[in-house]
Amino acid sequence: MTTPEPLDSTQLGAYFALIETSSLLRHAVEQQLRDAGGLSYVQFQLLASLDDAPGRRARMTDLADGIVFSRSGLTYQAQALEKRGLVTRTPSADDERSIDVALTDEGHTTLRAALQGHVALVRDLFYAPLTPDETATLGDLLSRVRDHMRQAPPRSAKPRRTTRPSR
Amino acid sequence: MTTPEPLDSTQLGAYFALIETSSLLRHAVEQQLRDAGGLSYVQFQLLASLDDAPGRRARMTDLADGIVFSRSGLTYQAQALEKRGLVTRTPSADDERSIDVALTDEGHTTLRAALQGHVALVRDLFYAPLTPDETATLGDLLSRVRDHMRQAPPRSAKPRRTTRPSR
DNA sequence: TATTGTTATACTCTATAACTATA
DNA sequence: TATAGTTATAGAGTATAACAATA
Repeated sequence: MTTPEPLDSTQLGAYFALIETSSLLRHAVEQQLRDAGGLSYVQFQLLASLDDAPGRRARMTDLADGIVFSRSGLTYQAQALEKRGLVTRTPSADDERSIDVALTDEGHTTLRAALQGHVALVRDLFYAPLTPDETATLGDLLSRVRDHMRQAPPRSAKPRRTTRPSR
Repeated sequence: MTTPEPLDSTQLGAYFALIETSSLLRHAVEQQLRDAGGLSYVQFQLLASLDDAPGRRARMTDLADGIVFSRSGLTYQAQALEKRGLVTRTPSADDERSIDVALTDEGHTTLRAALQGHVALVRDLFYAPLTPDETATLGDLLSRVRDHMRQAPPRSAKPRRTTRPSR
């Protein structure tokens, strides 16, 4: 086993900047969400996904996609949201194995309230130091990396798909 | 309380791309580190910081900076690393309140081994879809955001500094 | 008094594997 | 047989507050 070709400093810089930027942002945002509506970031993402979905409802599996990495993790969060009345869960009409998750009015209200401070914070922390052009460039580059990772085959090729299929 | 000025779609796109990119990358990297050396990402970062530090040692507080958000969290991780013999902790000579954390040879070896697959993975997932120029641009933009966030005053101005001071 | 670090404690979240039920 | 989801369980990590010791 030989020494790996080292990354050059430009590459390393970009990697570390990504890690620290997202870590700082995530931490700040989680705190805000917790203070505002008692939501974890994952819960916030789930509510936001539902809000975007047609009819403000989605199957558990479709909801999981892109947010959570295990089935049981989704069940855990969905139950928590249901307990708080932010979401309802009903067996799906067409496929009786499935569960439809739907945003309640209270869920919608809670989301809107959380979004208030959320948007303000993201604006202050993330967009403030960038020009509109730069924001667009950054978004474009990150989107390409994201798309590449979405389709990247896990190196230690896991045979079966779990919660996180094609998309 | 009025509706916040909504973010436009370019801004939203950049934000979501950042969140999902970092989430996917982080998840993949954590799995690799776990498989390779039984390290969590935080532990990996701590070892890497020590490896960079002069004399491969640092005070607890300085080590925490940029990696961990609470004092007790650092103690927890440092103890875990010490238990595995990857790190030693000795009272500091000059300031007897401080603890010097030093990388052991085994810690260094473990880090190198983990770095092997780590670099390969980051290259495959993160750099592969970008040209060198684009990588540089991305790193530059993210660095600016990071620097801005480092000095950003918490909106709900916390009076006291905790683990995470100026830098 | 302020700072460094630890401890106790409680909590949140995640993942794995075994399981049920439907397709 | 494969898929959708749940449950039990166990483990890792985090944060807060109270604490001891040094500056």
